Amino acid sequence: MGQAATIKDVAQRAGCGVATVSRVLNSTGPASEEMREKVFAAVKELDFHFSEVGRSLQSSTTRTIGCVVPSIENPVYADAVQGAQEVFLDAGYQMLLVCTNYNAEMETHAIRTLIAKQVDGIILTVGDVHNSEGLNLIRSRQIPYSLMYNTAPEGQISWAVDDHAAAARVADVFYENNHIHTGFLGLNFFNSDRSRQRFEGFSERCAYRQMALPALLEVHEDGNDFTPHLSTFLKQHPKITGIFASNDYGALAAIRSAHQLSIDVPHDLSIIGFDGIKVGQMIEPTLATIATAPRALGAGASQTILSMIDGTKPPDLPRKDQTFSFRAGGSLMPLSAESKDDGKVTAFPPSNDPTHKKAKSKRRDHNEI
Amino acid sequence: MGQAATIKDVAQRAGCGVATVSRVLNSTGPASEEMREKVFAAVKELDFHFSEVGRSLQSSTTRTIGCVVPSIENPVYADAVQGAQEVFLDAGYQMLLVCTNYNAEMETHAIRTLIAKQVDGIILTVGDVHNSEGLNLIRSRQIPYSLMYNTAPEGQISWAVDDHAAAARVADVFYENNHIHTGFLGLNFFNSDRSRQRFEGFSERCAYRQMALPALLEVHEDGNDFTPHLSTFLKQHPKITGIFASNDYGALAAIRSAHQLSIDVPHDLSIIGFDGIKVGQMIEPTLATIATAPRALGAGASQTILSMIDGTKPPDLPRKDQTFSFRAGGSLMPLSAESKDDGKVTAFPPSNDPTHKKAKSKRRDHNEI
DNA sequence: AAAGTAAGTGGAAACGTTTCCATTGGGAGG
DNA sequence: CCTCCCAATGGAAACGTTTCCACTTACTTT
Repeated sequence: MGQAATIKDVAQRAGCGVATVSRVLNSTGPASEEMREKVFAAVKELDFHFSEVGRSLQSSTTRTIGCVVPSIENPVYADAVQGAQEVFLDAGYQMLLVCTNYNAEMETHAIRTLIAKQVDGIILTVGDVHNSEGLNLIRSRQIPYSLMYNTAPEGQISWAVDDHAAAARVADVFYENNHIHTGFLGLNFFNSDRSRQRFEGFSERCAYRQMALPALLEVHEDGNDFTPHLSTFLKQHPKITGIFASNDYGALAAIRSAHQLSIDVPHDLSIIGFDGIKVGQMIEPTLATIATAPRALGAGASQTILSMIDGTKPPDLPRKDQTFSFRAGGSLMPLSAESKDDGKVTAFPPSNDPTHKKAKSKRRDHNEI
Repeated sequence: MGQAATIKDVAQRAGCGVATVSRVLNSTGPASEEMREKVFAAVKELDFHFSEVGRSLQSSTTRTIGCVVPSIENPVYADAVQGAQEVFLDAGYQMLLVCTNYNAEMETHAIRTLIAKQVDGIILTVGDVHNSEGLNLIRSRQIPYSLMYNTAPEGQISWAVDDHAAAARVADVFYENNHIHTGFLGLNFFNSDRSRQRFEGFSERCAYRQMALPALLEVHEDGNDFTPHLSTFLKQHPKITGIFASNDYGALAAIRSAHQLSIDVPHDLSIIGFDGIKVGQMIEPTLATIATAPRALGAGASQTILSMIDGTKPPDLPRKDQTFSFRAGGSLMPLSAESKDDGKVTAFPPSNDPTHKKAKSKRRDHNEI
């Protein structure tokens, strides 16, 4: 009852040496049937279980993987983490989770500790992929790792959404729906290279399409008092008919603020989000957005690591243009005037949403705001 | 460059014994200034870091905590996990995370492995608190643990919402708003004792108030094709004017389905959720719900464990009636007819929502469904 | 001057495994 | 009957730490 039994206790109880116990229990090496039975009996009586710590020291393997992400309050990361965790668990690995809260120092410290704990691999999303002390440590130690949600620098593996291309797709969608004057709502714009990449991809495609360059509205906290910002923004840019938010929460906040300003979404203003969180399809209007597959990314990154560990062939990264898809929704509506009718469709697959309405636009009167 | 340096390498390089290196680096025991410098130099040159595995074996402590929850796709658990993780990280512990997907077998297996890895404590939400093999293992091993979100059996510590009382509060709110005929929307009703507790608390208070007993509608998956179920349900129980959903996602799904059935929320049907997820306040109408503080629960559970480990006084559990609060929202509207006007207010603190509307009820015509 | 103390140091045991190696005994082949 | 081989087994080293203990040395005390 006191301390946990060790292999020595078992050996003593079974009347044999520790080596024999080890062999019997791990089915490695020969043992007489008689001895086997005695060992199993002793194990049962003592309720013996191997100490993974002792094992790890001997085998220099821990069956533990580190996972470092900014936050799991964001469902995108939560889903990715859970997807990863399932794959690892199936393969007999457990996962040490660290949330850095977008803090570079914590990131470094966490990674250092993970390395000290001798994790067998690390799966991570860093704040700045070109300047991450932790990432350098991992690389110099040659620990198997895979990035997630970071745009991979030359020669590194990252399971990520192609933010640039996805944002460009949003510009295309706006273009096809005749929204020429657009805004970009940037959350965490300076903490996250993702947000910046999206703005860049969006802007470039707007330029290419000869649309107006998007106006940038950055917001810091989660839409606490977002309405006045939106109001000012729309007054400054009265021609805007479509807003691209850098994530779905931003899009939801925008819809709500518009509502409070008596701006109807989508009739007066179309909004497109990014991520494809579940609730986007549970609200009215449903949210047009870039749908992504966080679980799949997490799972993919895990499999990459597993194959690095056991030396098998790693899974192929998805084609960049398959890391996202546009999902139509009620928050986006074509602008009917000067319709260019180029024959392209609005609803891209996968669209699960049959409620896309076609009410006609009554334009917002910007002075009423 | 090859293998990571060990304390022996450092000792050799510094020209001393391993004991001295250990003493210097841990500031335990005496050492001459000269020797200290040599050791630090060697450490720097070799980029030495202690192996936590070796340390753990010697100290039989791992500075690692296990965390077992059903899923972090549910933001309630995600927040709790993150809250816990931050507390642990501050105290120098890292956290092994396992999501069980509400599967009892995985739960047991995960806990067994955590014990084998010699975690210093475990924080967990189990499926059935009275019949959890894993929980029994933890208890028999005398490992510090704290439950989360489980109703604590006699003598055990659990940081949990008082589901029973919270659900009773919902019944009170319905009563005060003259909703006498209500329904309960149960998600995961048979996998989760939480859901059942809420139904129980709700029903009992309805009975006490002499309201009609709530009709039960159970749903299994996340509202995929929920609308027909709601339609049937409302046809079977035409008098229902208020629905209590066992979590906010259920409430959102109900609002959406009602919308598709041309039932207006809140004019024709009031809906109250449970959990208080962030998006509930970002949508229109805002969601009336039971607000809970998952981060605080996670943090509290962590602190309990930390104090068990170092023998200090554990934090007090919150008073049961402070584990939740009713949050008013646009999805709930008083029923004006036969108003009993007992003088009680509708908006309970903490209400962050000024948009609670008072449009008058135009009753739903049940035959049109 | 003898004895005691304290600082500085290294050797070795211990933590719980796995695995290499040596030892034993018995059966088969010469 | 002697060898040889193989199955069965146990001892001991190794993994990387911490810590107990013993041993110097040098400095105080009487």
